[in-house]
Amino acid sequence: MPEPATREGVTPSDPERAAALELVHLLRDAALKLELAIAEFARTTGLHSTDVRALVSLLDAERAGVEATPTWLAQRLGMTSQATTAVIHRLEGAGHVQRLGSRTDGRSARLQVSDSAVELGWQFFGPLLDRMIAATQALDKQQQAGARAYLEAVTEALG
Amino acid sequence: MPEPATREGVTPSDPERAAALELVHLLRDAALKLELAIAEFARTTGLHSTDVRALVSLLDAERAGVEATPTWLAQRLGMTSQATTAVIHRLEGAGHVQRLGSRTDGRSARLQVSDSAVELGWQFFGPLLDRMIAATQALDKQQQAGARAYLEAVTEALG
DNA sequence: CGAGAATAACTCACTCAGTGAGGTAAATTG
DNA sequence: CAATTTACCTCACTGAGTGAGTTATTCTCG
Repeated sequence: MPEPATREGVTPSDPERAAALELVHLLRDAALKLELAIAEFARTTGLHSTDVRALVSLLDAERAGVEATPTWLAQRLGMTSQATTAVIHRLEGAGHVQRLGSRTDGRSARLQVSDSAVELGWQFFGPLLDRMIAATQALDKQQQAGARAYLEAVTEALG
Repeated sequence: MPEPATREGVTPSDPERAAALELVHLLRDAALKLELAIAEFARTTGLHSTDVRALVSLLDAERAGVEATPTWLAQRLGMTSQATTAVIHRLEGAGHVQRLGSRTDGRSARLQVSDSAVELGWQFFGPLLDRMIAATQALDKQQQAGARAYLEAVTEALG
């Protein structure tokens, strides 16, 4: 293996820091691959990447018991409310989400992912998820606990 | 904390699988936050998210000692070659990359990130990276090793 | 070697996702 | 109960990304 042509100054030779940096690179690589999987799902279903990311976020909200509103979704996606309105209309037109009026706030809306969208996502992401879960379960409990501690710490640092 | 309103059938009650699923969710959350950080960097620098992702990929290539060509970048970003050409032209115009002719293939080009772009990225991502590294170093060696094993296994499963 | 296929990168015309400006209706405030 | 804020929306526009097609270089193999 050839010595990588590293740029001066970027990687000070501190072995502990280098190990931590390597974990960051691994994390970024995993994030990139997740993003590519989403893009591929979008292509095969005729949706757009943003639409898929929105669906995923809506399912996250459902799982966490949070009421998903258009404004909440806009913040989560880092987009303007107008763009989010367009996303919701696209998803609504495709029958992937339903817009239910909020019972507590007449201005707001409650977004619910349809069963068909869940089914569709399951067909595509199911095998991928199974591979990820199998890879995880191949590790011992201690490794899994370490991974969990790392992900929690890093997510906190990213917040 | 209220009991989350989980959808039927999505989460079969297998504690080992549930633990693995939770790691997947943590990973996705971290990936989402990385993406938002990139989007914010893009906004503050007047670039676009794609441009930033391209820069990051080019730096990855440099670090790994891989020759970065437009085609390589297109595959890495999951985009067409035309869109990638546009990205490169934008970055070239902003002085963030240089296009050097490949010495082995007259058709191809070698992309190199300029020092100014590295400096710019360092200013923005430096503090974030420092927080991530500090969070990592707060863990003990065993946890870090577990995190590394997990990320490597999961990246493999995503490939 | 040299014709044909494959590959790397590009230009052009077009589409439509996302933004800025601005509007309506419901909730909150003093 | 007017004034303000909040939630969501429509409209007009910009420009990132795509499909079609081009040029130039490299590879393949009779």
